[in-house]
Amino acid sequence: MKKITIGEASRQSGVKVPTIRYYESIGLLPQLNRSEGNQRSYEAADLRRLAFIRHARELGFEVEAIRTLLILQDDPHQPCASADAIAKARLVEVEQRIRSLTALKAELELMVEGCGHGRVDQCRVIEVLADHGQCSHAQH
Amino acid sequence: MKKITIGEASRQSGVKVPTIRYYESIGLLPQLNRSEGNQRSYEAADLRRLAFIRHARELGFEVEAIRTLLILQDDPHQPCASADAIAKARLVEVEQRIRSLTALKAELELMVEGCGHGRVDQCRVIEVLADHGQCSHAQH
DNA sequence: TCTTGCACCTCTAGTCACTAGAGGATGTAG
DNA sequence: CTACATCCTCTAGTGACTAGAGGTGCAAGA
Repeated sequence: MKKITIGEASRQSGVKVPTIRYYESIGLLPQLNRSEGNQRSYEAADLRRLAFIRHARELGFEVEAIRTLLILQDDPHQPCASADAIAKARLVEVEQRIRSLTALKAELELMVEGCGHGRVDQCRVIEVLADHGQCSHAQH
Repeated sequence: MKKITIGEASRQSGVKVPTIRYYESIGLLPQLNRSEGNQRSYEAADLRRLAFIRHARELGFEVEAIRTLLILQDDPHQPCASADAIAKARLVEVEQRIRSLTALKAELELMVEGCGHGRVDQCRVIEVLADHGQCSHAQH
């Protein structure tokens, strides 16, 4: 097995070098073998773990959720109800966030359309910000 | 004019007391008159400014953007191109975020549906996380 | 062999927009 | 006058990194 340096691991996983060290420091990655010169040396399993973490972060899972998911992954005989619950909770969050952002989008569009590109005292952007009552969707 | 305390200002604006003090410390709110006992005393104009800030934060504007918007609001004769640009930039951000979250939502739905509620080694949630290649939308 | 220069190491501090808590002063109602 | 809520300042903590200082290791070219 050839030595994979942290730089190479970074390139292969798309996770930045300081971030990899950070993940190790908070215990998402195990303490690794070090080469003679105290440099970290990665193996294929470490790279898979890193890819897992990266993918989960991209999907918006928090580090604590990822920690739980990794424990589950490490023990394939456990029931997967926890993993399912974590994913479902994340789905609910995402749906809520989309609804909220969609309302914001409508608000911002009204603001931008209403701007006559004149002076501040006729600007709907400023005006709407100053008066929440002018919002069509009051859900924010 | 009656004295409005920070607690009253908090109740009327919906901004928490420590957050109001924080806004003052970073210069979004002016240094205020203090009563004899060194307590902050707010006036109607301060409450309007606070409402402006709160609304802008709810719409997701960053503090630095709000700082600019407040400067514009303070000088109504300026052209409003800056305000317009800030709002447009925010709109683009929001649209991008919605697209991204919609892709995530699809991914999470597949994961959750695919979970057979058995053991981890058959769980699609874990499986998909471990292998980005299984994602239908690769845009994350 | 030497040296150049990049990649690696650890550690601390900074980011954003707050939030929590300690420890003490003030104001108000009974 | 005594509770007790509210106010004050200050420091430190949050999450998930990111930036920088100051130093070591290593591989390749002269």
